[in-house]
Amino acid sequence: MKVLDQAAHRRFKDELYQEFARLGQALASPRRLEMLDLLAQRERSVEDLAQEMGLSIANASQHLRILAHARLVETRREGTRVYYRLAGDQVFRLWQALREVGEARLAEIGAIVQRYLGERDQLEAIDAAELLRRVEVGEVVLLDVRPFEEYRAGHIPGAQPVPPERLEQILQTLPRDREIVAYCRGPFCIFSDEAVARLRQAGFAAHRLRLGLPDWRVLGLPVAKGDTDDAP
Amino acid sequence: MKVLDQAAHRRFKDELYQEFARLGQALASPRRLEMLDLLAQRERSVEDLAQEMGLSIANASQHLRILAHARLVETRREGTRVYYRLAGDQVFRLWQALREVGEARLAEIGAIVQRYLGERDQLEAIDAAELLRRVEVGEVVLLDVRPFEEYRAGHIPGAQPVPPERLEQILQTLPRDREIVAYCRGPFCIFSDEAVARLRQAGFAAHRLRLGLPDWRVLGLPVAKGDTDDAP
DNA sequence: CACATATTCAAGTATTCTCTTGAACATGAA
DNA sequence: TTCATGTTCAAGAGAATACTTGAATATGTG
Repeated sequence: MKVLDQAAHRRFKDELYQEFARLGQALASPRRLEMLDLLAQRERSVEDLAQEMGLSIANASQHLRILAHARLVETRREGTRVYYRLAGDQVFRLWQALREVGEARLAEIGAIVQRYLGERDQLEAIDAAELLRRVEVGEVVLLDVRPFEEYRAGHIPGAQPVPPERLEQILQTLPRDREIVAYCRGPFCIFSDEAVARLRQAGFAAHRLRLGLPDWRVLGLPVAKGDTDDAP
Repeated sequence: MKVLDQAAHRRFKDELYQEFARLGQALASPRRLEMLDLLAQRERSVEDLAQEMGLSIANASQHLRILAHARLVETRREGTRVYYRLAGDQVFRLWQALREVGEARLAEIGAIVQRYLGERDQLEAIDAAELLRRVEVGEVVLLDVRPFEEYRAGHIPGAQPVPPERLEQILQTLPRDREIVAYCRGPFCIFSDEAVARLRQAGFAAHRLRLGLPDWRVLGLPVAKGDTDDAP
């Protein structure tokens, strides 16, 4: 341990906070936050992400390079494609912390949700272990209403994959005497809102789980992978 | 719950992520992160902060206004002074999450610490409840080596206030047969490093508690307030 | 090898951010 | 009221950022 004079102490702090600020800078763009939110669901290639977000390839690549320099994402090359993924659960927790502060403190966020979505169903109170038990004994039908690729990359055990475009088809196959719970990417993802709205219209007792799959994962709850849960 | 067409869904996401990015932008400046770190210790006036950080008043005020617009800090007026404080523990947790990602993922941060400080003593493993018990029974002497005002605003119960400039004076009063533990603002604060270095040089068995007072607080551990612990 | 595809890099422009300076505003004291 | 103090606001210079376009690079295929 060296003892620092005042000037050195100032330089130390300047350099240190400068590094932390690199992370803040990476979080300072709406595009990059959306990328983090999408990458929390599953890894994706540059083109794939650009397409989903409506960005030019070069622009998407640029944003991803910035996230990579801040070490918030990592890459993997497969042939000619480069797949980006979150650099660990800690990064998701950072995005989660940001999301929670925003939700709790920025009235503007509540206002936007209200303006676009009106009142939303929220299944806040339910205990995760209790939900799992009910799914297991068949009291509750759990639907994963994200795009199928995201289901495949990880889902709540016992959940049934129901990508938005397939909801209509499976309406007939759902039991009318059981509670239906739908979840998707996270608190601000609307797939589950829309699924619940449609299900209720069709006469089902449907609710929305507020948590997304990544939130579920970082709670330490079990996550299943693969195409189907038939062979766990 | 309204159903959104694709364009409305895009607008919804754009507006939403834009708001979250305001928080990221507030975290994107090294100065503002340093401010959050200082405000996590105690509320401070603009001039006071500007002085400690070596900024012009106008510049400090400007940064603080940005933090306030992002609702990360709140203000209180007292006479002609305006005191800024963190807008709740959640905000500290956000800064903590950023700090942890940086610490874990940015090699540059480890390099800076290494370059300025060399190897640091770290009392990681100790259990907080165990520490409190030992302090209570007198096995451990706990020193709060932050500036006195920060001690007064909140400290670990049983800790003795030892602002850096007073360390020399109290050296004689410390028992030589007990372990001494010093803590300060947080993992990157060097007050405790310097205190420990001096104490060891003087022959004491001294260690550094990695946690700062705000970290301690958000763990839900007890925090004492006021000038002294004599009348708890 | 030439060719196609996915990604990255480089340069340019418009915008935004930081810090400075000096003026304006708010509060309390004389 | 006038004055002093602490804070905020407004304008401007210089640096950094976001997005576009087009070229360069890397990998796999015929």
